[in-house]
Amino acid sequence: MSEQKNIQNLKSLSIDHDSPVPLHLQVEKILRDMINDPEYQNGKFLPKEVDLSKRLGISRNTIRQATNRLVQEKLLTRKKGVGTKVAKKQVETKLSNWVSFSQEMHAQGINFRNYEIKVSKIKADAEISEQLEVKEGQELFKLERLRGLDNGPFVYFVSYFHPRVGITGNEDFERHLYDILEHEYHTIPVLSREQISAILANKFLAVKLGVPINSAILQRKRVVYDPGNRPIEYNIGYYRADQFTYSIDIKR
Amino acid sequence: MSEQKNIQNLKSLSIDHDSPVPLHLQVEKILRDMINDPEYQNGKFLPKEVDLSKRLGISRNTIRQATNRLVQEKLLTRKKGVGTKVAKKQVETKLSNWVSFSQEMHAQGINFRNYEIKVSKIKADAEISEQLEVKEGQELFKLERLRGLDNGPFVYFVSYFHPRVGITGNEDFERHLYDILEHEYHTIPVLSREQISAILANKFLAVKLGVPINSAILQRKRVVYDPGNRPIEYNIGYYRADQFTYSIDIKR
DNA sequence: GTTTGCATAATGTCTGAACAAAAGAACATA
DNA sequence: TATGTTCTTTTGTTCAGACATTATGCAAAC
Repeated sequence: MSEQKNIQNLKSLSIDHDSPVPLHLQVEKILRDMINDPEYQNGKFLPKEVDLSKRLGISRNTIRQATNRLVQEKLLTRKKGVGTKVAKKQVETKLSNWVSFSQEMHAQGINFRNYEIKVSKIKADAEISEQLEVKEGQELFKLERLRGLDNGPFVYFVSYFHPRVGITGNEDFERHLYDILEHEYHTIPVLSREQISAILANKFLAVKLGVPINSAILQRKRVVYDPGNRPIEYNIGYYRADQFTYSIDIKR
Repeated sequence: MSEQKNIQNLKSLSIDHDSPVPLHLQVEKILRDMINDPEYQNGKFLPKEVDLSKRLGISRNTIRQATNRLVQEKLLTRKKGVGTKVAKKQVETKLSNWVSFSQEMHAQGINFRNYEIKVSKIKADAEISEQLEVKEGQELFKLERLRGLDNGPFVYFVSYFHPRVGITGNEDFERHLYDILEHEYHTIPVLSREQISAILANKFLAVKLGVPINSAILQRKRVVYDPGNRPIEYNIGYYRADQFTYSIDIKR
């Protein structure tokens, strides 16, 4: 009925039937944008499936393929016979345990700084491909950050983002990373699968972190997943072991 | 081909087209049973979709509706052009539900050995006193264990026990430590507060672990608490970083 | 006024079919 | 030996349509 206007706004243009990107993923992207739109955040119903289908020129089945996932991520709620709308925001995480580095620091009232920030586009090698579950050679964004306190950097971070997330490279990476993901991209990390090991500083790390070669470095690799168990980010952190200890409480 | 036998075993009977339970849910149930079947846990491929479809008398789409979810739960893995099989249980060193070292190893079917076991009585120094919340100079038991696989030790453990526990020094430390605590001393560990860092091997560790001096060592200090938040054990583990990675899943 | 029942609107389930894309095997070529 | 080339197998994607199920509003019946 009154949805017409918005449906027009749906950049149907952005659906590219010739793109190698499957339609259901393109639809998912569009839906995520809609979820972002304040218009739909006030409990207003999304266009109904049949309309979406017609307007985008995509079968209803394919539309549902996309919405199914978003429903699973609890971004959308559907009710039979009624409609689909954006889910009420979950009670903003009182994430006791894991938060991003800057949030950790922030919470402790510690002044952290970014010494270097670099964004680049790279092709996935074997390791990245395995961790992010993408094909080898897949293009994706790499984010490098050298961070620390006023007295100097103490961690060097390298992040790789799954293309699905839609990082453009123009984000303001001074902000909390997971803030960006959550609010700009509606990608909510709920699981972090971490592997921690010890290595010796090679020349590169030694220079970056300002330590002698062969110093002890705490290496933390982690893959961060969304509620649908899909990988979002593969992150490797190299910490000066003399200035950083990884702490965690494990309950059973 | 050779799947025929199993497909017969698929109680196709259990599909009830008149049931109010949607077919895709019934299929999911059947698949979950298959996943539990040891037959399929050894990397054997599940019947292909088209066969399942035929045998169960259900369209391939509906089959996929069910498998999609199981793939999402990472119970199944599919590969285009190849097939679908039960996902490898990824129990590397998952401390998600944390257990003791030997239990971890045991669960993975790995043969671990004790290379050295030594019990002694010592007086608490400043560090131990702080961690175990006892007075400095307090007498308590120290347990040292050098452990590893058949190819040699890869971790050196030092444990200090709070006197409250009542360790006598005559326990059989070949048993699972937390078994002893739980069954002999009715002391149940429920919280582990861990600090992980990287250090370089000193001469002592180098000899014990059979690595060169200044190799990378992963150091894990942890205090284990009982349900009343009272410290039970202070444990320091020195791991050969080339043979051990600390893995953990953090959910929020 | 309250209930009952019916029409309507929306999502849920299911089908059969077609073609695309990836992996692997078999084979051929340089 | 190494490298393409082609074929087969199996999952991945997409479609169009049918019918089921649930919620809601409205109208008729009590």
